Amino acid sequence: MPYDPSAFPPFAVTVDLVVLTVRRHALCALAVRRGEPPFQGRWALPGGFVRADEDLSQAAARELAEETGLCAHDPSAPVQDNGAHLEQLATYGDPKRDPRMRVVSVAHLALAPDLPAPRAGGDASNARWAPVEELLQQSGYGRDGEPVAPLAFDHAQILADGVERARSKIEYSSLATAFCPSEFTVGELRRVYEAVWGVALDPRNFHRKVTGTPGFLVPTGGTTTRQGGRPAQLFRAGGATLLNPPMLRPEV
Amino acid sequence: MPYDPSAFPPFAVTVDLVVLTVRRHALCALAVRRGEPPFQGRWALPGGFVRADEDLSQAAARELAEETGLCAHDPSAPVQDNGAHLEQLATYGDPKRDPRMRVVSVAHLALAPDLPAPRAGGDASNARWAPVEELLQQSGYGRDGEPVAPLAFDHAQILADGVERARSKIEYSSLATAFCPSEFTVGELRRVYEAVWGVALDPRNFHRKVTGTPGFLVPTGGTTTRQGGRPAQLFRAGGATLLNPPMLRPEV
DNA sequence: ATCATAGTCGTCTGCCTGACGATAAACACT
DNA sequence: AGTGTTTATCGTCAGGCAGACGACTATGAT
Repeated sequence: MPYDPSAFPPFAVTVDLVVLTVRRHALCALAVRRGEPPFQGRWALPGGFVRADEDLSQAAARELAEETGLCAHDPSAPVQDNGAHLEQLATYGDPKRDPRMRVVSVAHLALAPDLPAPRAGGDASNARWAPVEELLQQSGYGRDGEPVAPLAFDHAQILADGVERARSKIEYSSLATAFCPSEFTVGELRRVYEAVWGVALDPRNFHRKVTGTPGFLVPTGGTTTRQGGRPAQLFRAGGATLLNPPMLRPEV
Repeated sequence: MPYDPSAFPPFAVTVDLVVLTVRRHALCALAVRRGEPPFQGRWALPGGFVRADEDLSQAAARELAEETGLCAHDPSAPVQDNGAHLEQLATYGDPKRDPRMRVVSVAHLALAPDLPAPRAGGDASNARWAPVEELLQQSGYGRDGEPVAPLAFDHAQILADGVERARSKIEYSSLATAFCPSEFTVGELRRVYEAVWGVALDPRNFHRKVTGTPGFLVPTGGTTTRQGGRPAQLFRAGGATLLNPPMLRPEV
């Protein structure tokens, strides 16, 4: 391995972000509209170049803060304040994934509670939360009647991988609490699972499971009635990060 | 995103390989001795630069073939011939991880059956299978009395991450068969689990579990007595890739 | 022949899950 | 005030699976 720079090909390295949240009972991802070619006008995942003196996780946290204002958690720490969970997802380096040059993108996955409104450098029209189902469909029309175009680059694949990671990870970890505000009810947590998995769960069995798993939830003592119906106990995320035995995702 | 190359810092991109196998009841990894600075003479994971026209997985497969002669599997296909399982692990890009220049390394994990002997460009003295426990200890003496030095660069972290990935993935997938030859017995598969997890498993419950999981193992009809004792049925890996319910790793 | 070794089949008990009945506590009506 | 609706929470019961472990089988070694 000589120092001669001609001995290896130069790459551009970027981070792309799959930022997920749950809004109106649907799993949504943050998308930004591209302002320049290639794929001008198309939706894409937020991201940018890694700077010369930055670690990959630093770059991802910086991009996340620039796009959403969220500050990232250390992935090993339990989710407790309203910062987002951030972890590395996978790296995409097909030689043709960017027509301009050789770009290797280190994708990261962020999970955030429902946020007021996206801001892409202050320009709200160029960023939005979209249901992942809508972003992943190849073509057709969205729920607002607008025509839908596929995501730019290989971002549909990255988004699909991120969604799959989130779906499987909430099975055996307490990560679903990252979608909730700092205090939440069992019902709100259940609706997170239902939105991410796209299934209906039995409220009684879910309640038994999450309250019976030591360290998963700690009661705050308060109650709320913001969902209507009988007041529900408020909880915050406990210290446990791994669920053992896991939460079982229903078949099919 | 302009085309101007000065707009983004150039990176070198490499692939590093965590190649695991089970030898003599121990989980072992392939290590190569560095022939030049930095870390000259120290052990490291095999790896190399990604070429200009190569995908990341192609580069990893090429390095794997160069180091071991194994040909890689498509990760989505079931393990069936004596090729190795290969999947992306994670990407490491700390600005200081290589003192010479900015290098981002996309680590891959390979699982292989026990191989005759390593060959690093034909030079056997510069490559070896070492128990991961020995490679991960910070200092001291190996089982042969040789002094042990930590792995070069951040390779100890990469190896630890790869081992952890393998340990957790054999819980819920049929990946453990990648450590076995094409035909194997239930006892041989059990010894793989025992070596990877470092625990003893009940042979009777293990037998019930693996033979009772549909699609995991298919009998070939043959038997063998190569382990001594009563002849055992030979199996090959079935089409199933996911184990549901998973194999449970004993506590502590 | 006897022993050691490994493989295979069963049994039993406890835990967890899925299905679902029942009760409790709020709000929106009339 | 009463009734219905909604959500939360507790209980019960049967089935499935895992851990513990007994019993038997088939080989090679002594």
